[in-house]
Amino acid sequence: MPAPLPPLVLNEWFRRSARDLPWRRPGFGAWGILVSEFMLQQTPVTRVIPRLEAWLRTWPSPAALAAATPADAVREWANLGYPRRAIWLHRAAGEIATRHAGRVPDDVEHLLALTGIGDYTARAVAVFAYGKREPVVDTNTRRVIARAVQGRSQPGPPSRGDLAAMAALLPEDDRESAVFNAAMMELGAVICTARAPRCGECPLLDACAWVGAGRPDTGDLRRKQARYEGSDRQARGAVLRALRAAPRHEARTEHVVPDWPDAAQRDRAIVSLVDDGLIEAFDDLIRLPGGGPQASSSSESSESASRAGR
DNA sequence: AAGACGGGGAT
DNA sequence: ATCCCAGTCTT
Repeated sequence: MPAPLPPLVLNEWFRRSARDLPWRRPGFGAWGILVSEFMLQQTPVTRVIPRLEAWLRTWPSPAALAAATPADAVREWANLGYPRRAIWLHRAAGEIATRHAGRVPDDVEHLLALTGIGDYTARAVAVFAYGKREPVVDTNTRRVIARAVQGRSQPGPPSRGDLAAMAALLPEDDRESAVFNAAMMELGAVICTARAPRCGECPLLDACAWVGAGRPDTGDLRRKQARYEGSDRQARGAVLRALRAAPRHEARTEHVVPDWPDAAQRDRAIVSLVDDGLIEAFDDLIRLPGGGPQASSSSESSESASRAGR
């Protein structure tokens, strides 16, 4: 029976040793934080920082991004991965401009209603940009709770219960609860890491249920990621990479990644990219969306038929 | 509840 | 070769 988790000990550690990250600078702003959270969805911090700073120089406000074309957004997204996020962020900027007068909303409900924003990002913005008292749960938080509280070596698959588990740990004070959210993520990122946790440097060592139990291997219930090599995802990535590099960001369909080993797979990738709004196609030409004259002819195939709020 | 969806760095 | 990364959306 371990001691209960001491949030203020963790907060003290965070205030002493947190990394200096751009979105933690005072006055970074809700828009900068929102953009950073989009980019940080499944992309490591070190890869995000340079792209974030370039993005915010180009589009310092939601209205600025909303006025750009989707092609501009996809191009600036560069190689961050999951490029649908660039389209979603562009859409969210338009929604903020029209529905919220250009101000990033400060409550979870309105944030959740924006395209591309889920449980994590909505609460991260509410907490880190506006100081709300809400549980923020990401992969780091889930791992720290699994170990320090539940005594497991790895977290189970994500579930709604994660939110309640984090809510139960939050300090009452708004300010401390916001710091605690950031501190749990920081601890998971730099000390309580997935592969080789540095328990010797952990401020929660004395309270950790997993350490108290002798660091047992409790198994890994998470689902395994599909193979990337040879996948449709790789084909999509190759097509998009080629278009980002092409003159006027367009190309003849049969000349895009001409050496791709599976032509049918490449064509499938093109169809799905059109469906996602990441490219547009007419005749035998494909290009980044909204990047030139006479936009769209067959772009809206099966999308928008099923997209509703939760 | 399970799959799709990038791409690069670490082990 | 596999794992991991401040997730979200669709079925």
